[in-house]
Amino acid sequence: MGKKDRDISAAELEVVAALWEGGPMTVREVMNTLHGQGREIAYTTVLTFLARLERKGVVVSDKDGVAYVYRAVVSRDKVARTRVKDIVEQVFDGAPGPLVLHLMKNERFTSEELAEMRALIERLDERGPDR
Amino acid sequence: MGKKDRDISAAELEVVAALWEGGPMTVREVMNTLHGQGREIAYTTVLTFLARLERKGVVVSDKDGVAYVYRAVVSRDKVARTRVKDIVEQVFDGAPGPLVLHLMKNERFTSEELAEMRALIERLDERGPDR
DNA sequence: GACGACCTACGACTGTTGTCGTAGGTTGAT
DNA sequence: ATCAACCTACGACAACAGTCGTAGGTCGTC
Repeated sequence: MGKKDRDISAAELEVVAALWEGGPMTVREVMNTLHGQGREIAYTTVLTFLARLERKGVVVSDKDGVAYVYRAVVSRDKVARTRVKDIVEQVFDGAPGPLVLHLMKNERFTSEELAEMRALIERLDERGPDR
Repeated sequence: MGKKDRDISAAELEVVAALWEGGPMTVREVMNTLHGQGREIAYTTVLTFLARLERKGVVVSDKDGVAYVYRAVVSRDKVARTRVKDIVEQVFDGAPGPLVLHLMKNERFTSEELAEMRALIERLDERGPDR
């Protein structure tokens, strides 16, 4: 299947993210979630985004009584993968190494994360450079 | 002095990337570069993108004899930073750790990169968790 | 001095994104 | 019954994105 998830726009992503966070929700619930995040957005705008996302195959809806309940069918992880791949290609010239280094130099991590990173490096090291 | 570089679209980015790679170039040279990458695109389309990028402050041009020579004034690194920040916020919920782990699990690195990563981790470790 | 090869300036057109408004249907409480 | 509160369906609209075409200059060469 195609590059569907690449076509989720920034504003649409906020909506899907709400579903990833809070599970299946109605339009109004999504709107309230966004409002709770300080994102002002009209009810019908949320409705439009959900409709477009459904057309793109990113969410599905079931009628539950009076209103439709929307549910994400594309996982956050899937989108993350695509997005990261895009950025690596577009601005890191296809090489993920510099991106990792970039992050390690500029960001902060918890000690748990650091521990896991170290463990991963050991493993990668063991089995030799590249594969 | 806002979020200029966030507004570089995907197609425009290909053009700037050509300038990052090959240094200042004329429209035709940019077009040839892209053609060399298998990207079919008309001369005037490249011209349009360069004009839009100039309006956005991403590139500048000087007339050199007959043609204009375009030069990127926003660095690849700057754009990289913005893009990475965006992706971290949008799909990694603001936490860079999971992104690094994601990359380390899914990508391959050279031994030089691995060595540098390990060195960085040691440094980060020393000065304790967080900060 | 005309031709071809280039160059820029403009404008045009389609599709997508971001944002809503309005119209018209259901429903629970007065 | 009727009113407020909700819900969906549609349509609209401006700005941006992706793509060119055409018109109108300049310049080197036959």
